[in-house]
Amino acid sequence: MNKKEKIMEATLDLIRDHGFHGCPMSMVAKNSSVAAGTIYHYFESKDELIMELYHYLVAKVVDAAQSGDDDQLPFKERFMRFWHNMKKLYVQDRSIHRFMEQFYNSPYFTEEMEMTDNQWHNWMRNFFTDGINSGELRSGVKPEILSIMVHGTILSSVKVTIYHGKKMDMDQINLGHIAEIVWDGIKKQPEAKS
Amino acid sequence: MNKKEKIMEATLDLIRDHGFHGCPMSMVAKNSSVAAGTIYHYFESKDELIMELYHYLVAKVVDAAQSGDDDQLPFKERFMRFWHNMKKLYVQDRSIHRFMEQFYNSPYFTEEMEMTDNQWHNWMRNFFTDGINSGELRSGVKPEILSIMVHGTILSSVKVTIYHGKKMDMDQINLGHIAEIVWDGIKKQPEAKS
DNA sequence: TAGATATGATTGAATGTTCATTCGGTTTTC
DNA sequence: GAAAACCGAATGAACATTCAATCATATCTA
Repeated sequence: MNKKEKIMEATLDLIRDHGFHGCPMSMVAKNSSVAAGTIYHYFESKDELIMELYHYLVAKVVDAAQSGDDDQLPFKERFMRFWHNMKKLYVQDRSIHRFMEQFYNSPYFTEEMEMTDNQWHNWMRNFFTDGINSGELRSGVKPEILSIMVHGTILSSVKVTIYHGKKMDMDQINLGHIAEIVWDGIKKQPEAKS
Repeated sequence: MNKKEKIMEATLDLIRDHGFHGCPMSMVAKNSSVAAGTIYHYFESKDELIMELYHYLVAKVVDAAQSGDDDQLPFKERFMRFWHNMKKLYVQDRSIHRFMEQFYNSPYFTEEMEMTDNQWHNWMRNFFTDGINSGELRSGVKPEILSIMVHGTILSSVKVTIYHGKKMDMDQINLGHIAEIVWDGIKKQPEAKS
C-alpha cells in the first residue's frame, strides 16, 4: 500500500474509533507511520484529506456493489446479490459505514455534491432503472427514490446486525428476512390493494 | 424558553449548520445570548451539554411519534400516522435529524446506551409489537427489526424530500408512495410467494 | 564508472491559532 | 444581605500547519 493510502486508511480507522473529532493530524501521522509534515506532501489540508478519503471510499463502495452483477439475471436475483454485497461490505468494514454516515451529515457534504456526478447514486439509479424496465419492480416510483430507500434500509439492517447481533441470538433466517421484506415492498404488487 | 433550553437550541442550530465540529462554546454563548461562563453553570462540560441535548431531543421525538396515536385504530392507520408524524418532525426541523445522525455515529453513542432504557426504542418496539399481535403485520420478524428498518426508511425518505424535493418537482403522490412501499413490505403477506 | 546535481520525499520541532474551561467579580432574585 | 445566576477576560492545552534541514533516487557528465 502506498503512503497516500496508508494515510487515508489510518484516518478512516481513527474516525471509526474516535469520530470526526478525535482524529488530530498528529495521530493520523502516528497511525500511518509517517511524519506530520509528510501528510501535507500528499494533501493540502485536513479538509482535503477528508474529501479525498470520501472519494476513495465511494469508489470502493461502487466496486463492492457491482461485484457479481449481471444484467441477464432476473432482477430479484440481482437485487439480492446487491443487498448481500452491500451488507457484507458495511458489516465487515464498520469504518466505511461510520465514515459515510458522519460525512453525509456534516458540512463537508453539500447539496451540490449530491447532484454533480455522484458515481454512487448514478450506479444505483441505473440499477433500479433496469429493474423498473424489466417489469419486476413497481412502476410509478422513480428509481432515485427506490435507491435511496433501499440503501437506507441496508444501513438500518447493518445497524441491527451490529447492535443486536450478539445479544439477541438473532439467527440468519431473521436477518435474511429483511431483504425479503424490502423486496416485497418494491416488487411489482399484486392487484388487490389492502 | 429558559436559559438551559436556549443554550441547547443554540447548540442544535450550530451543529445543523456547521457540524459537530464547528460549534465552539464561544459561539454557543453568542447564539444563545449568554456568557461563556454561564453555560458552565448549567452544564458541567461540553460533552455533558451534548449528552443532555441528546436526551432532550429523544424526548421530543417520542413525543412527536405518539401524537394522535390510538391503539383502537387499525394498525395501518396507526402506522401511517406514525410515519407522517416522524416525517413532519424531521423535515420541518432539519436540525434534529442532523444532530441524531451525527450523534449515533459518533463516540458519544456507545453500544451500552443502545441497550439501557432507551425511551425511543422502547416506544417503537411496543408500537410494532402491537402491530404483530393484531395480525396486521408479518409474523416471524422481531419488532426490534421492524422498528429499526422502518425508522431507517423514514430517515431515507426525509433525505429524498430534502435533497431532491425541489429540483425533481416530485409531487406529493410520489412521496406518499414511500410509506405505501414500506407498508407493503411489512404487512401480512398474501399466500403466493414470488 | 564515479561523481555531481537535481528533484522529490520525509522529517519533526516550532509557530500561531482556536478553543474549552476557570475564576474573581458583578448583578439579580428572594 | 445571602444565595443564585451571570459575566467575560485570562489561562493553558490541543491542534493544524509550516519550514529549514535531511535523506533517497534518478539523471546527467566527463
